[in-house]
Amino acid sequence: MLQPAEIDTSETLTERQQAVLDAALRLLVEEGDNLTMTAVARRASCSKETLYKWFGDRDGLLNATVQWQASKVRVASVDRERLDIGSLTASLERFASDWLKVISSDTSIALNRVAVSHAGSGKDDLGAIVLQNGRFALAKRLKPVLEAGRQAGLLDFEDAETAFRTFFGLVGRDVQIRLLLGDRVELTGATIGGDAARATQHFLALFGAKTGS
Amino acid sequence: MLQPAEIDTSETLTERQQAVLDAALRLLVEEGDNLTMTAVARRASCSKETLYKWFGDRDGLLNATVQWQASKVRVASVDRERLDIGSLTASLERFASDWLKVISSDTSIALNRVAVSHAGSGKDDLGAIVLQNGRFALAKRLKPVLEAGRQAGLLDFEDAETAFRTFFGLVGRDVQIRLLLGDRVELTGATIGGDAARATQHFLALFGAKTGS
DNA sequence: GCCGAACCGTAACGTACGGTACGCATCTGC
DNA sequence: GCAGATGCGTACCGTACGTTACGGTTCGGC
Repeated sequence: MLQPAEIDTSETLTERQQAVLDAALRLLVEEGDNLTMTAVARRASCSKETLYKWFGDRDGLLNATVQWQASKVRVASVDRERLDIGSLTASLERFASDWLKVISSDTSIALNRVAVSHAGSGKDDLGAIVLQNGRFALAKRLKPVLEAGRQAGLLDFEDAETAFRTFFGLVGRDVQIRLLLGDRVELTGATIGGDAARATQHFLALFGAKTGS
Repeated sequence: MLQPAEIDTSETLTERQQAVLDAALRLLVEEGDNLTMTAVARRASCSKETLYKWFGDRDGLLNATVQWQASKVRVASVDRERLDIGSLTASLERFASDWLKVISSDTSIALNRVAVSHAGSGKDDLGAIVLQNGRFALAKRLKPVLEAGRQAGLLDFEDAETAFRTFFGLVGRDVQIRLLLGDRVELTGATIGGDAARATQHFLALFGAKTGS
């Protein structure tokens, strides 16, 4: 397991700096990892010198960009609600659907691509950051729901981690790797909804408490 | 979906050329995408001129390397056997275990990394090749088994593709993306066996024919 | 033994790009 | 208004690396 790679959201970024990072992010989505400092500078209408003063070097810029995007994705957790089978199902479907939307988004694909590339030659911990704000953040938000489901007698599992990973697999299946490898997977809103429902049903079939009288 | 990206295994590669590609592959595993032509030449004890004569340019070399590895992975299909629930379970577990071993291998990780990187800026179709010899090859080999299972009344599903993708998700879960992103996932032989068994059980729970009398 | 082809080792070339330096405009506090 | 700071635009430097060129060596055919 990688180290936590704590993200300090309030890294005291000025408005201008955020704008620059947004530009870098957009460029990253368009160009992939082969964006140049000059291109970023031009796109952000700033000088390269400023880039270097603010972010140190190229890797620093990439890091800041990824963290910046990560800090934006911070979503609110599902609030504790009256838990019955209906609301649990709805919650799970929502998680599944949200996750599918995320991993199929252009920016997620781009970010994961550069993180995967950089994970090869361990210059920085982009992989850790992406993982932390993707797969691990999802786990952290979903596990309480699973635990609550177990508490309420709706779910039955030994280990929340294992249950989560199974849910993760049922939802994602081959989608992420295919997208990362450039396959054009058809993922309209409708199919996402259907897939989320199917994954949830499967998950409940596997981990739903046996209500056998 | 990407085009088939047919692999012509017998691309008339001489012994020497294969040796060169093996060297390139080893280097790719060690160094990732940032291998240099000089490094390959040195490792393979050949001249750069030869490299260029044989493979055109850097991308050509990478392509040839990936295809070369792909051609080696061509595994025999499970032969038609007497199908009962026991042998079906064994087959599925074997597929799962093989697949986990593949995606956690150094060369698979390295190859997927470069393919993902290149998929960003569509210079070549490395992504298609890897996909074709990974996920799609697996489907092609597994689907007949699933169909046979249905024929034998052991499995119950509408669409073989959907069933396969669910199996794929149950087996792979978060393993591949975590490995690609540099997370050190613990995958000893024992855990692989356990995971394969668990995935198979889950799959059978979802798609096993209801033997309700 | 001789010729050409294939190939090795290495030197050389061109370029793209990361990183730095400098001139000028704009803004802020006084 | 003015001094200093901040930042834009751009020219510049150094280097890494893809690509090419070339001399020397081995080898098969005659």
